[in-house]
Amino acid sequence: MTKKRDSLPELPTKYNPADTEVEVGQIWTESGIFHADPKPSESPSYSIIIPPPNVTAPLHLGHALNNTLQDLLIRFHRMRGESTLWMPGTDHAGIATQTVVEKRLIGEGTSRLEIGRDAFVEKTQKWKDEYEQIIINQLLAMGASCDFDRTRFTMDEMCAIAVRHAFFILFQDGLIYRGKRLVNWDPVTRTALADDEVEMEEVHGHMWYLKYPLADGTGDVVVATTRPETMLGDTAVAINPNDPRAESLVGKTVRLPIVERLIPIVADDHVVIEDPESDDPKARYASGFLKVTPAHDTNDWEIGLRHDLPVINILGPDGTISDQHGWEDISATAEQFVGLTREDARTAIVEWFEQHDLLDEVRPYSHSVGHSYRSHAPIEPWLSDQWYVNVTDDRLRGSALRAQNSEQSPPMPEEIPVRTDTPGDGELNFYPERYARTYHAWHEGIRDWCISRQLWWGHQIPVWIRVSPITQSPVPMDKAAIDTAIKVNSDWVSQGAAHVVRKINPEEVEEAVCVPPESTLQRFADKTDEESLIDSLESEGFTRDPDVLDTWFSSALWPLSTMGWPWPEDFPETVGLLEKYNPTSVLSTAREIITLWVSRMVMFNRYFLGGKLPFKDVFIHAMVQDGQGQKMSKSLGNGVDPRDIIYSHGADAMRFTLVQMTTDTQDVRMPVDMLCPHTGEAFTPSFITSPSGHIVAAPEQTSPSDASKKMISAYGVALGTHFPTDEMPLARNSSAKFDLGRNFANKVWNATRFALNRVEEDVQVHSPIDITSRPFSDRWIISQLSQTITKLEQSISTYQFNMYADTLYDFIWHDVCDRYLEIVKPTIDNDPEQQAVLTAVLDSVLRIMHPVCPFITEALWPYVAQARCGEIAGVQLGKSEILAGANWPITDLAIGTEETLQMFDRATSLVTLIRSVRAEQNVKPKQLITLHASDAIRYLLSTTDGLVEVLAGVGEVLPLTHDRPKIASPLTFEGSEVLISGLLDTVDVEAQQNRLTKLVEEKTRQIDGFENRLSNPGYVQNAKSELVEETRALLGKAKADLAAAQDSLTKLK
RNA sequence: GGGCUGUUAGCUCAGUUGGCUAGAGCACCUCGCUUACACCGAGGGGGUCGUGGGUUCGAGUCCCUCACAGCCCA
Repeated sequence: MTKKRDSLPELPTKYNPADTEVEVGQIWTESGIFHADPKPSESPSYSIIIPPPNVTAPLHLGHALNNTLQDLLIRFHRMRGESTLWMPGTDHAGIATQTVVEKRLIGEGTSRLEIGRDAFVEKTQKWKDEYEQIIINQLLAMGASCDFDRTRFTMDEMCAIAVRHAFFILFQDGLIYRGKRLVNWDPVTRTALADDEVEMEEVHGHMWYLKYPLADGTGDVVVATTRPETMLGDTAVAINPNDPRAESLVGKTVRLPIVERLIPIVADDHVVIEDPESDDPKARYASGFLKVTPAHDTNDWEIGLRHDLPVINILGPDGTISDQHGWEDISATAEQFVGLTREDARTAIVEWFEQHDLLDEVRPYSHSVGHSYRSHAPIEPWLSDQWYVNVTDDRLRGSALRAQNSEQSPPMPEEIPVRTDTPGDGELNFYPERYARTYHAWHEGIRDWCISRQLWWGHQIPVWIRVSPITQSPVPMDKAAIDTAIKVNSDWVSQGAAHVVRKINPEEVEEAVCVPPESTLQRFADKTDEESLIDSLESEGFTRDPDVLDTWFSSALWPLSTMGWPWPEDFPETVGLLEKYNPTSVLSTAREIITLWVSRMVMFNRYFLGGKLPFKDVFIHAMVQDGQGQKMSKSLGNGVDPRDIIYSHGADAMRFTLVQMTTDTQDVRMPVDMLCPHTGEAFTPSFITSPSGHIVAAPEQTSPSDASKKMISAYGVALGTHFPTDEMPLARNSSAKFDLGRNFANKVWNATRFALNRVEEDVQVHSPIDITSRPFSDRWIISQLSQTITKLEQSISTYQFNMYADTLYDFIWHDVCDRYLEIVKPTIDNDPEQQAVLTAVLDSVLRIMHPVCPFITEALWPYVAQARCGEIAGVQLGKSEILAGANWPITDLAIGTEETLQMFDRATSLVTLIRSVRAEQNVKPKQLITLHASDAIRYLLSTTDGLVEVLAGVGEVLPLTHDRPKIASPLTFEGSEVLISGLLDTVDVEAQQNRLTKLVEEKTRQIDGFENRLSNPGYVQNAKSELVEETRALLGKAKADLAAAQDSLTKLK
């Protein structure tokens, strides 16, 4: 068969990623090779669900890292012949997306409230469409081999049905309830937040000491507070029962200033006793008296429950002082504060106390204050009705804890039932292992999960509510305690809904009816359609809860919802996915996600699928920091868009470098450069310190070579103060770190070019080559390949990604290019079998490199496939049109012999010695030299088939005789002298002496070390015998080397 | 406040049951445009492994102290 080499264009001398990436991407898309086939088959399955990125913004380098690792795993397993699914998609990110869209609206001169809910949702939908497309395009540009036909969005129909169904089941099973509690309230976005959406920040504030007069006029008590404005809602003053003053004061009444409310002094253990000497700052700053504001502090809420105190809410949802949300005893004096913001009220109230001589003291005080992770506004504990998932129930929390592999996790809390044979118990593993403890600790302290959000963007809660007088309660509730909820068996239930009644105050009950999705209703015995059910509910006075669900509620269902749960038959393309791909193989994600997402997916997947885990392994990847060691973030503008790196270095270079950086140690610094849009140069930007104390790129930057030309930085854009223009464009980012990957890609490109030039077009070796019959270099490279493949497989199975990259780099650059290609140069032109070996090696190189660098390898694939001219027995390299669908190379283990590899090491160390003498004396590369060596060394030279001669430029090898050549350089190898002649006309004797003297010193030092060790009886007795033997051998070798070097030195004189 | 991680060459990082002379890439120095590659090749210099202690025949590796940096959770 003749080859059609000329049908492919000639390869340029440099690899230019932009020339090939788009085309290669199209080849993959057209091939449909990434589409998962859930049909039952013999091949094992391997699946990953992508952690769905937020649609708020384009992906950054952290996503690029995570997605590269997932793609590496998926491509590797696909090549191994496994049935793979990589499920892509995006997350609606309720509060985050709502925030960015609201910002945009404000910029347009309008607002969410002005345009209304429907128009707002429509606007947000448009935003989502825009960013979803950007994100998918970024994934494509990175080479992610996702099953894009199955791309999901957490709010699309399939996911929405899953959310509705899950909510319904949990509601029905009593795992979702509504309650009036203190929530973390964000007054800026005006919504409740879950505990883990609150970030603690150190705030430098004050401790104010306020005097509260006793009602009987016998004096006053001084309360210490960091939030004086909340005093309007005080309903008690508490003192520790062990405080000596307690006895005389407890039971007395205080007249609350401004409000004139009479409030009791109560005894409570929670109060910290003042102690100016204490190590605890709380005790140092305490006055011994605590103002109790149950409506505005979680600890006070608990104290209020213990002492049955009234709860008086003095704030509105926007965080201003309000008498409209439960504050009824407002006094004339207090009215002046109504309508003030929290901050203004604080100033005004402190002023009032000062004017009335009731401000005892003010001291500076630092403490932690919760802030919204989205708006960054201080969180207000606020009393409101919210929905909760009862995650502390054993069916959820217990199940999440039992999922852990017992070898990784600490002992479970006593109240948790032990692991059983239930599917999923004990099967969850973390990599690196230490994160198993993070996961465990989170579940130990977990509290019920607040899932309602007062937002417009998200899954609206599928519950219809009606408040009725207690006399009309469907079940008698008059004797029940407040907040008691009871399941009701009503008409609604017989139609397929779930119905709960809750006592909300002594006079009223609240009925809640949860309506499942239409597809669930249709499977109910007494079919009703959703629309008529809702119509009849609404005609009976029920209204739908306007709130939406926490985004993480839908994310928690991701492994289920994307695979068609609960009714895959309604979406034919999803039939079989759950059975085949859930549990998925691994979840790759970031540290903070362990609490937000991993835990919840485990709980839900197990609850809804009979204990099955959503994934068996959790891999926690590194965090990418900037050059200053700061986390990359959008607000600092120090995040890098992967498209910038693809532009400057190419997708493969980016991927390779990211993989190479992914070590167990986690955090990686990435010094970021800028690319001047005027000249294309990379430069280090000038930095400033931001108001938050971070070191960031100055908003305005100057071109490095032309001071008249300016540009703006991503930080400038993030600030909102700078906008790109033609004169001052936005500078792209880059980083010299990616040079590593770019150079590597170019190396492979050129190695392939070399081979294509040296392999003849019409050559074909017909029968498989017996590698043992081939010259040493061919045997060696195949041995080395075989060993490399094993190492790569090991690194994948233990998630040691940097080891994969380093192993590849070492093999391809050093073994294939520096050694093998150099060795074969003199022989390959006339040796068809060697041409076949070389092309087989290159073919394998493309295969093992493909999972990390898919573009360049796929681009080179047709060239190498065409150049192949023979098979090697024991090396399986199946034919494939597309590399992405080719098999992972399999080599017969017998091929890689340890002896071959050792012999190679010996030969190349001799090469290095000779080269170093050549370099020392500036011998021209083309000049061949003569080697005078012992029989043993000449034997090594002959059994390695001329390898040393080629690599070291040796023309002739002679035995060592008594007649030393007059002009010769001695070197020491394996305990004997080797002479090199024919270097130059004269030899720099001094240089020789220096080198040998250095060697003598080094060997003497080594010998001292070995002898010390061996003369230590403890070592000889305790160390493993083979280790002691090895040391003796090393000592012997070092002594022989020393003697040889000394001998050479003497003869040189 | 609790937990975790890091501190190894000028820089960015490897070094997985304690054991050969502590490695890589970049940067640096010398030489070389040798028809695959200057995004290259050959050679070279550079580290008392953060501090102080301990365990051990032996510690970059295990234990404790401290310092600094960072992350997660309250």
